[in-house]
Amino acid sequence: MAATLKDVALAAGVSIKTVSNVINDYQHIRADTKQRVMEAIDELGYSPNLSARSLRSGRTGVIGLAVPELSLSYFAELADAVITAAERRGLKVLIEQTGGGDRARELEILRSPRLQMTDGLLFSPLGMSNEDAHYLDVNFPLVLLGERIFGGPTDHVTMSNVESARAATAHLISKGRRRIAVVGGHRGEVIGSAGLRLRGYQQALEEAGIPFDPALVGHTTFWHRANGATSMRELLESGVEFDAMFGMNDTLALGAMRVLQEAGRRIPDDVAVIGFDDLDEGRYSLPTLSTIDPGRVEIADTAVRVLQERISRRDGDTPPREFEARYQVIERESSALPG
Amino acid sequence: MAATLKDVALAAGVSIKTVSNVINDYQHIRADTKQRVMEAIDELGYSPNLSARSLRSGRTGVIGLAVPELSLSYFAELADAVITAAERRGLKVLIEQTGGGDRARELEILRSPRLQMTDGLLFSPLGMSNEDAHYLDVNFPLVLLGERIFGGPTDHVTMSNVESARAATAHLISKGRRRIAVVGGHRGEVIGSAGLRLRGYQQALEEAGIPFDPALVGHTTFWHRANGATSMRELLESGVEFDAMFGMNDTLALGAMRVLQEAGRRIPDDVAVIGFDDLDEGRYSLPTLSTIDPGRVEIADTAVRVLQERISRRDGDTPPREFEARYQVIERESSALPG
DNA sequence: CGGCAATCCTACAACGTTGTAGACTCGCGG
DNA sequence: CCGCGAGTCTACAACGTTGTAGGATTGCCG
Repeated sequence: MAATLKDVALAAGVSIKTVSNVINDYQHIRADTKQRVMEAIDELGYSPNLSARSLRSGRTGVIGLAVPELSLSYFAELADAVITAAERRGLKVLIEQTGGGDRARELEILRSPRLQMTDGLLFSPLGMSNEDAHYLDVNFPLVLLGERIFGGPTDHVTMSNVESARAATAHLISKGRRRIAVVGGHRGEVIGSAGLRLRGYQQALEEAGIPFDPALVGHTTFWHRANGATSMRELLESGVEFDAMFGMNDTLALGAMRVLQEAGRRIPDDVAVIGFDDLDEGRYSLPTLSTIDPGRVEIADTAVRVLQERISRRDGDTPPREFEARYQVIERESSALPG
Repeated sequence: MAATLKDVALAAGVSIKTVSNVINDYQHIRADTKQRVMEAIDELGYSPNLSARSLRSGRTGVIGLAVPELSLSYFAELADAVITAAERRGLKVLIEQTGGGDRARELEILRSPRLQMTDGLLFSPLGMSNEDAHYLDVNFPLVLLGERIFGGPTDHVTMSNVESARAATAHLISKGRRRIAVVGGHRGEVIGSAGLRLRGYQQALEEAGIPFDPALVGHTTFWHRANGATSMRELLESGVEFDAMFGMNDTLALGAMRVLQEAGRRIPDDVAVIGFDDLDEGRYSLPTLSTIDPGRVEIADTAVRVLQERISRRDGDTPPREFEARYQVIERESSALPG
């Protein structure tokens, strides 16, 4: 079986505590004993039992990341960034999938005892709404991601949804467009990605003195490619005129672009398009997709940092903080027109 | 902080072992004591400390999954399937990223302190090659995924690379195509996804009596969208003629399609295209992408099942087994021609 | 009614680690 | 020469759980 401190201690002729001290870089150890211990460790191929260590210390060195589905590119890229950020800080990441917006499963995650293998949780809900905020008041370190809940009882790392959506819309306006369709609206939503981004869209219109036309907003339940396609088909059938489109995320935009092209609309000539998320995919679509980089890497870094602070300080009393990542408009072919 | 067995035992007026027995569904417990214990558990909000449990039992209930990067859609979808399969079996998944084909990092994962808190590892290398097979001979349960190493010392779950690539090529041939370009070749590779799929391609040509023309094979180091684009650009510049293209994966195929369209080639009319992987993305590209479904879900299910068997049986002696998932040709618009 | 098995429960000892308290050496100043 | 602090090491007791062995209590059979 695997060697333990005891075995190493025996081999090196010291107490187990001394071995433990060597491993934990305790200051006052004679150079020669230290070396003897190191040799014994190498020889036996010892490595510490992390279950025992975390039983003793109360820490596992693992954080949980709960996202809807890794098949959704945005969450896959987020998970990538989180794992990378965590690794830099010596943490491992255990990933849970809550399903695409399944509120019940999301609540279950918050209750589940299984999370005990982790020191804290990065939680990105999709089905919960602001009324569920009190469920976030749990007794373990929790950092909230995403735009479903604001003003909750925990730290929160989010995008600048309103501002960046306004910038995206303003970008289309700066290209001379005035009839800007939207794909991905959620009826009646005020916060949540859809609500916030629609607000940004409206703000940009207002600033440009363009009246808001509800007929230009396509609604979808989910934000998959298929929904973007369907929504665009509906817009086209409705006969409403438009010379630009803002996709609430890249996946929607790509699905919608596909339908536009089938319908014979040229992009960007007939319809200028911008998405949201800066997925790798948009870099190689035809045409390449203009988009908003929502600062995914910054979000992941901040979230992991803040969670780690909460874990190590154990300060349940510091009031919850809110962080907004910096965004960036990325112009590609789908909106490249003489400004 | 959190309640322990001791607290519950005190509250219920029984010994801690009895509480433990209730939790573990031990047979011989009087109904009324059981109920008293349950009530105490509910009241105190007790949930078992998993570190202690796994120190005692030697199991953590967590498996590791090491993949190159989650940003690569294939691995994101694989991770999704693995997490889903693991959950069905009561296991959690800790994900480790090795970087896109970084052999040194892959080897390090195998050496790393028992991969921290996991009972076993699903390992999908990209940089290691068959000569590294002996590194897989580790003292923890390990199941190998992917096509980099065959005949190694561990269980191995893989795609039917040769057969399915042959089927993909045969599909193009059945559409009347005879000059079939390939994107994604690795020079000199015999096994590995590129080597195997190229072999399948050649077999299909041979069966159809079409001579193999090396000029039709585009080489790339990586399999990202950009590589597909670059490779296709090179093929076009080389002036070689072709009426079909087999992308060694969907990402390559999509990148290459993009370049073909820019160059004015119609798909599928001028060039019929098929990819490999059945990524969600290909369902919404323009045109939609024909592809091979390599049986990703089956691979994940099998891998998790086999790993769990190795973990629970602890039978280091059963000889390593090899599993091949069933594939399927999926015809979409990019190769839809009168057969 | 004695005895024996089945049932129900408990005390104790691990699992491998680290914090605490303290023992034993030095070297040095008083 | 003693005392003292710094340096080096050790013994012991936890962390929360479960396996083992065995002590009570019951039911049932002869």
